Amino acid sequence: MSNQMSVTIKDVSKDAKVSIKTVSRVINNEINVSEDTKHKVLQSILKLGFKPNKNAQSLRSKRSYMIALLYDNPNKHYLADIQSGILQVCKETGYNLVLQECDYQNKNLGTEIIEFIRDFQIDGLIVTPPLSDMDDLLSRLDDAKVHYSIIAPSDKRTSSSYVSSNDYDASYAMTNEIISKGHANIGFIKGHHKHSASLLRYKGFSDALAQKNISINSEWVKEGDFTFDSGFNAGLEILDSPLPPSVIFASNDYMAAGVMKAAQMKGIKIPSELCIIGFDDSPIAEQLWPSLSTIRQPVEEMASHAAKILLGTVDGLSVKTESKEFKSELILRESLINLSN
Amino acid sequence: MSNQMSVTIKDVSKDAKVSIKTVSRVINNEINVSEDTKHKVLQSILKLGFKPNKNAQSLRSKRSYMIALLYDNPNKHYLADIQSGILQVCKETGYNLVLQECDYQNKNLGTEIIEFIRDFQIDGLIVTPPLSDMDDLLSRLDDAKVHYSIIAPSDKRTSSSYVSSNDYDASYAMTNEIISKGHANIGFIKGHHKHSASLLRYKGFSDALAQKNISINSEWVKEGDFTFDSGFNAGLEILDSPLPPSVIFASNDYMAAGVMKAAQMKGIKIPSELCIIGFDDSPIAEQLWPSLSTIRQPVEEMASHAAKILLGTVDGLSVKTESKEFKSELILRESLINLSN
DNA sequence: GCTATTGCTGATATCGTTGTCAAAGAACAT
DNA sequence: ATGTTCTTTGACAACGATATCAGCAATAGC
Repeated sequence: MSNQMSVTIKDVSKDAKVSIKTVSRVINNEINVSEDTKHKVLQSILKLGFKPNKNAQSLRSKRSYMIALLYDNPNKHYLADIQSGILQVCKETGYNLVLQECDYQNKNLGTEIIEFIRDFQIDGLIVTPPLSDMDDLLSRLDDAKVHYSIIAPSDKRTSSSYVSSNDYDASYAMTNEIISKGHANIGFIKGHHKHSASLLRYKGFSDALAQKNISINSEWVKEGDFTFDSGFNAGLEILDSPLPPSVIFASNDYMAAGVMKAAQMKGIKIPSELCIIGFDDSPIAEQLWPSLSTIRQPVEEMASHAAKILLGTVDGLSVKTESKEFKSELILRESLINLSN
Repeated sequence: MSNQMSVTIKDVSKDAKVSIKTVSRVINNEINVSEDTKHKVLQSILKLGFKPNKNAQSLRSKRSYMIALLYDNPNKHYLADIQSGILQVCKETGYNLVLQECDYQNKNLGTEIIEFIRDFQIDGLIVTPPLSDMDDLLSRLDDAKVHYSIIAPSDKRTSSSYVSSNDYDASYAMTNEIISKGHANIGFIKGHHKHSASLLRYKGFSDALAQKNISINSEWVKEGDFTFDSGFNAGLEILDSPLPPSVIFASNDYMAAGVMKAAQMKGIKIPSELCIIGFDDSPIAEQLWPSLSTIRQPVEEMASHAAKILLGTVDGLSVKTESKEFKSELILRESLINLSN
């Protein structure tokens, strides 16, 4: 049982009648310790309730047992899911997560992050969109030999590990679903062009239309920035066009919610007069009425996986986890129905 | 300009031709350093780009320059606001924030948290609801002499510092606002009984009614747990009662959103047939149609303040920040109108 | 004038680990 | 028997900061 004063490796070594170095060996699972002494030491550790002092370990070994999450994303649910995915892995492995909010427009970002890492000896980074698309930042990190893993990068670079989702395929599939319900007049709200996902989602949409020889009306295509307000404004514009579409497909659920509000304010009935599609399956998708058809990505799992990749490379020992693409799932709810007329 | 290898206090002492202790004195702003040497040392620090190694500092001084956020709250927006409020202060003061997700039902919580603090030498905690209402946990922390500051505690304990909001007053004021619009049949959805805010919000409501001699119909009062679903279910039940109220006041916006969906599914028109009131001014309040009347709390500021309080007690030197109650603000939007009939 | 106090400074121990290196003994090859 | 290698172990330095304590001037007090 642990006492008030903390137990050190020295106490353990005394108790087990071995040198402190041997205790250290046992703690770090080094080879070349006989089963016998290992057992003795483990007994003493248990008996005394010894826990290695992280700061001393960090100081000597230049490792902090902390990883940082880099983000600059207005979508708080997304961020929360990312966080809890990472935290699960952290809990298992004894690492800790430090938050680092960034401004992707900050010209000094690379320098600041590298300084932050050096300052706190952060062992690795998890980089989320849109930072994951900033190639200059990533190459700065490479130069500084910083370990990191990327969530949803633009190009699936082989240099570093990443997790990604099949945005293109999902968007393509959803568009086909819309077409199969008889719709041909389809609007689209793109996301912020700084996010690589924006392009992929739009490309999936436009390719699906092209493949069915349905032309795109450019009046029905707007660019938002993934916020509710941008969706609302884009929705108003599209719905003000002389011949509005029967479906609007937004690149995320918040923008879709904005479209829904815009339509409702104009007295347009959903889904009979206008169908709305979102992306991400945020909680709001189910909370709206009518509920949003959307695309679910396993964000939390992706984040867990990213953390596993990172810790795999940081902890030289443990099993290396590979980069992986996660599959999305179409969620069909009330906001999409067959074309009525 | 800093080099590849990191600069230590030793390098500075050599460059400034003083002892390492003197450099340490300058870094820590200790008294009894002559202006002259102080200047010399600061010059060298600047010239060499010296930054103290946090781990070495932590090891020696038993401080980690990290604080942790304790939470167990399903409301991700709330959490995100709390986080960014704290992070602002952290950024200014050079501290870092570590996340610690808790399970308030975990019987071992106190022990685990104290171990975590000892392990990482965490300098202090910020405790959020509903953990801030667990007196046994807080007294465990007191016993272990852990620094912490509390957000929205149940009773305004004098023992430790806290920030709070005037939930009672806000709820009272909103109820009066409702009454002034001619309503007398008012339903209420309470929050989770583990949160002290739940009681305060309900009490503000019931006191306001009592003061105007309006009786409460117990069929119109339900308990939720601050989630959308619980609000949805409570809404269905209340609206199923033989004579439903003309207003439903929910203890947060998510439950209010649940009520709204329940009403819309039943074909009840909002606000003409049913007014809905929320609490918190979450983003969803404005995103719904009609938009929710609600109560805004300065959550981010409260969190900043809590961080300042904490760091004030941790850093013995800096100015002590006092406990404070923050004022809420009524936000009147489309979902509340004068009683029509 | 002589001691007491105060202000400033530095040598060295220290925090609790891991890293280096050498030594002792066992195992193996010649 | 002897040399070579491998396994296991420990003494001690090192990481980069802060803490202790002592020393030396300079000033104050009598």
